[in-house]
Amino acid sequence: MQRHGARRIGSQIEMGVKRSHPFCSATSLPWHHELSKDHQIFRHLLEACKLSSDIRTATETHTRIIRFGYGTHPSLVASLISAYAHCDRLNLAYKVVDQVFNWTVNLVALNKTLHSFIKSRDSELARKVFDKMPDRDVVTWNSMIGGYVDNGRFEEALRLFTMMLTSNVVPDKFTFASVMPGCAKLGSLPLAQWLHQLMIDMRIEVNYILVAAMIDMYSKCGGIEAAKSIFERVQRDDVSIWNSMINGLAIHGFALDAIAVFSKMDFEDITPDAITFLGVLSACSHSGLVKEGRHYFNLMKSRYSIEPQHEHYGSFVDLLGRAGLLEEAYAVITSMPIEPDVIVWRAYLSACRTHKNPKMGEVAIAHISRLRSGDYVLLSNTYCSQQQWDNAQRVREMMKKHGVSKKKGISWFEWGGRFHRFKSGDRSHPETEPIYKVLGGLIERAKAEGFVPKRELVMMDVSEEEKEENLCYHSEKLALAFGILKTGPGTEIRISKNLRICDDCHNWFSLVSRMLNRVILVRDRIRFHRFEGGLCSCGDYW
DNA sequence: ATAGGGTTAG
Repeated sequence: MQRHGARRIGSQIEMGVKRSHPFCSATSLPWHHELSKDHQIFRHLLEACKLSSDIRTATETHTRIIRFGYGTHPSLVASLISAYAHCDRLNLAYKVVDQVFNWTVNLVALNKTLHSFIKSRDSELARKVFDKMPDRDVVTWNSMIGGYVDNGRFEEALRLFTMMLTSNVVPDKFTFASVMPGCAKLGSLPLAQWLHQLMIDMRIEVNYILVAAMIDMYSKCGGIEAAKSIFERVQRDDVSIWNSMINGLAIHGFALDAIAVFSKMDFEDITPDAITFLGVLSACSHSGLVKEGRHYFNLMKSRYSIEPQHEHYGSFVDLLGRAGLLEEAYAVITSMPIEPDVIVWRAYLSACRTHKNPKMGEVAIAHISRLRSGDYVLLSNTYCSQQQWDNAQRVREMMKKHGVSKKKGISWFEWGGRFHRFKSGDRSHPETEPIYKVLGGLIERAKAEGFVPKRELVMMDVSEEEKEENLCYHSEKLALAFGILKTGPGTEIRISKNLRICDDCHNWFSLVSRMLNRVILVRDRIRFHRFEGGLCSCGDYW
């Protein structure tokens, strides 16, 4: 079988060299020896192909390697795969794997190979390589888990992590540094606590990377108290630890605390960096602290000599725009020393939507070259906010013409160790009947309390979660109903959503928190909302 | 050979 595979690859690249079967002689060579000095040239050649994405030279080199009988040398195989993967020829890379895996004994080379597949962002193929590996050490597991996290496959990463725990390989600090960001993305507090406890039980030596990751994880999982207490207890000798804390406070809407932490850096002799300021600016932005935001934006350059990057300008424009200072925001954009990019224009576009200015929204749109679904949605919503239905219709047609579809809104609630996901108007959950019954009851009660759905949003055909059923069955409402169904009175309900919570749902959640006298914590795409007694921690400013 | 914090909009 392997011979057949070898011939297939060979025939693509041999270019007339057909004297002997390349792999026959290859297998008998002693691969535990280092590559001879003469043959090191192949490695350098492949390295060059990789850097210049030169697939032609790569295949030619491959041919030569086979001809010289080095077709299965672990170090060359790793280089070949890495070069192919880099040239976006994963199929060729995988063929090499298929042919030589059983001969290759050098685990370091195998791990390098796996890494090539992971870096090429095809986690399915990487997993196939992982499964094929005759031997796996801690690096193997760590790479694969990290690969899943990098590719947004967080649950898969956690699943692999639990598999690792039952294997004969013991997790190390690298494992946790990979798995914690995955947990942060999922937003599961129970998982975060479990990982934390595991690290203690396994006596993982914590360094600043792990501390920063842990503070970040707790913050993003809604455990801001735990994040704060860790921050208080540890040695805070690296800026990333401070960044995690500042950003954590920012996403929970504790802008003043974030600023307080920032001020404390001075006393502990930690110099803020570009990321610190992103955290501080976003804290100000989401709490409407315009004056403070301006101050810190200027401070980064004047005192710390940090030149603001696109992200900083984006955040600053967001801060001004959110507060309704559209003209000042525009002036900032036009006087930027660097070319404004889509980040900045999208922030501005969003402000135009918030403050119902379709005219300037069009200006922003004109500066965004490759429009994404969200851009159309924003523009259309801006028109709708001014009752310009014709224009909104035009945008809708543009979307259709360009084959752009809206990004699906998904909300989830963790229950029984599983993530129960809901789409808008979803009826696929096994407990759909009781969920809709709970939701229906709540809607009735809300109506009785005088709750009026936002007409503006109902009218919008391009609303992000538009459905025949209208906004009553938005994903976050379904997730909430499920949470109410599953938990006892008085307990806090935590919900996550991949988009921003919609205006109508935000009002409705406030009301429900008062009606049921329960705390509801919603993590949307960029921040937390804590509803209690009819009020939200964001102060309806988001 | 594997690791952290930020990254517009909806």
